[in-house]
Amino acid sequence: MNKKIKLEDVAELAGVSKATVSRVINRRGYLSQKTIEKVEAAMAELNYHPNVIAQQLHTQRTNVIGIIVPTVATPFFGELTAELEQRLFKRGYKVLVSGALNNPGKERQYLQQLLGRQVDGLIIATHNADLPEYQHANLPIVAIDRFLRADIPVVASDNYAGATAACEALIARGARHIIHTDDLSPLNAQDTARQRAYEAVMQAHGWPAYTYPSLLDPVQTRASFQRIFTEHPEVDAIFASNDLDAATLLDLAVEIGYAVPTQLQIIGYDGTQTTQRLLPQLATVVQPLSEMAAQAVELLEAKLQQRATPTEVVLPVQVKFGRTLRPLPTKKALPKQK
Amino acid sequence: MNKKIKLEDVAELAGVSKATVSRVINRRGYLSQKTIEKVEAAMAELNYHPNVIAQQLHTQRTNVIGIIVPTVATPFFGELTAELEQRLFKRGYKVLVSGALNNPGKERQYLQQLLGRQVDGLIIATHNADLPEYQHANLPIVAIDRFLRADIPVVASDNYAGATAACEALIARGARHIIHTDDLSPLNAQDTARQRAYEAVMQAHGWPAYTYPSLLDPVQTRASFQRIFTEHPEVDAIFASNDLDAATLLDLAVEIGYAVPTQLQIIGYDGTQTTQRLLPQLATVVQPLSEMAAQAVELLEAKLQQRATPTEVVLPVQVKFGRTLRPLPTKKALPKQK
DNA sequence: TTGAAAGCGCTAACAC
DNA sequence: GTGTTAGCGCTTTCAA
Repeated sequence: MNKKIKLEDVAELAGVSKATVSRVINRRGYLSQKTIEKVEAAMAELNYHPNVIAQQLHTQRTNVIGIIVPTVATPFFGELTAELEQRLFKRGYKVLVSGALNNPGKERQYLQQLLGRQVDGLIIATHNADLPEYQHANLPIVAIDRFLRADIPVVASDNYAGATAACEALIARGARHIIHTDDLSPLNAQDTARQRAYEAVMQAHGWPAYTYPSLLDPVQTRASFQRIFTEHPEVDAIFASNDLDAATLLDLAVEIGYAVPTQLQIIGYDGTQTTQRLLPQLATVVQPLSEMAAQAVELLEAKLQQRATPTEVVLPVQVKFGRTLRPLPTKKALPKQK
Repeated sequence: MNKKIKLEDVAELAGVSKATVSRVINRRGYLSQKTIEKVEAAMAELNYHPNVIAQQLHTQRTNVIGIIVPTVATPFFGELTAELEQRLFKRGYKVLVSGALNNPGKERQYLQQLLGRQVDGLIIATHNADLPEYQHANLPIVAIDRFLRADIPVVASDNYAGATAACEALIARGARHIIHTDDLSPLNAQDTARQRAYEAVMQAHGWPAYTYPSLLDPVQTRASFQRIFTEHPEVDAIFASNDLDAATLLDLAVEIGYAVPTQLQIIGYDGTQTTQRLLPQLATVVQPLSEMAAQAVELLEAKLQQRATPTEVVLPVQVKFGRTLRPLPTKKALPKQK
């Protein structure tokens, strides 16, 4: 590695002052054409790149946004992160990404550092319990799908409506014994809207509601789901709170011998691009990932510019009717209600 | 937002000098217990967080590593990024992530800035053409799956062996008309090992080789693949260079009426966790994602510490035999070779 | 149109 | 044990 080239070296080679070089870099103030050329030649010759850190120290801005998600390895958060990154880049920001899955210690350590003005703002798509850091943080934050603090805006899709629509799609197609799977960890406390909706629908019909836990480890999750079929062989439909679980259930059901969708209907949740490519037959509730990212970035910009923001933005979801759902019975084929 | 609290404010409140506060923060040098307590109380009261940028300017290190991937929205690169991030975090680094898919301009702009010592090193899992920035970059870089420059180590899995194994798995199960799909874009020039292996295997058998392009847009890709079945109705096996394409082909084949695996066998490539969860029946070549990440981080650390590194690390892959492959014929069931 | 010098917030000699 | 001071590399008044 060469010695680090700095502004001063360029100034010296070009035979001008540091201030002039700085002006050339930033195209600020009056410059003679000749000076510009001299300086640029010197910069090129030395392969000079301004020290971003020094610039940042002066401007007190980093143009970096921190993103905290559970993990970028999962279709939903991977795609969300990609959308955020792309949109933020267009506005001149880079992103510092952290996966905090199941690791409050890491999230905390991470936050501690970011709070030292290493980032201009934060987009949080998860939160491990109630880290005190979030309460004291005094930099612009936007949360996705989770409530963090009264003055931190939340961008979410309409989980309650989506779950309701999913359950009703099943029921409209003849399902009577619907079981739900969801992430029940306490860390997920805010995210019970889907479960609440499921229970409300079941209750409205006077049917019992059963929720089976989705766990962090896929193998354990599969084992948990296996119990559905032994404990409730009468099950004729499953509403899974995410597509990965829905896929596991589909595989499990087929393995056990359920015919899908004739004997067992399945609907998932999220509807990412990846799922739609890998498992196009899966019915699911599609979250407006791209819109959510757009809104989050928009709100963050507003905060960065000290503009007022709504406390909450809720975006509509859409049911995708796939082959894991039966066809809707036609009117005349409908059995008379007793 | 409060006024920004700095070291000086803490020093003042605690009635000590800036140096002392700095010592307390960094636990360096001799400190009396009383002083430590005073200073920590002051820091807590002011909710002080050291300005990371100022620290960085002084230490000339950022403890940030830049990661450039095509996009984090895809299972392979999403999982790779997650692995990298996790491992780097354990070593005290944060990651600045950029998706450069199909956008040399963005990658270039991004690089330009990172070169300004905003990151201590770079892990490149893609490269758009031959950006001159890579040739002049003088910071530690490790490449994944792509050759960048003679002195930049490459971590890769054994693409040639993996593709060969995939084709041979098909042939061992009776396939005779194997078609290949791959990303043929010039940007992908380095990555033809899989195609070369496919062609070599076909040639060894005296069979014609056909490669169909996988495109950036899933819809166009599907259209491209559709032609396989009209132009080569005799096809009895497909080797797809990635699992997303394999899934599309599977869906397409079933839609058209091919029975899988009896009439048509399919094998993909990558074998990510996501694929294995969403489409467990898919046969595929599993890349050692986690090992690749580990090696990349290891090599980068070596470079950061000016230690010598190998120019190339090639990791073995593993074929996962799924239900999109026929069972292997037993010895005695094997037809006699003429 | 350009240069000199102060300062961004922190760390690390070097004194005391 | 603790304070003083000189930078880290850049930007930006303020002069010239």
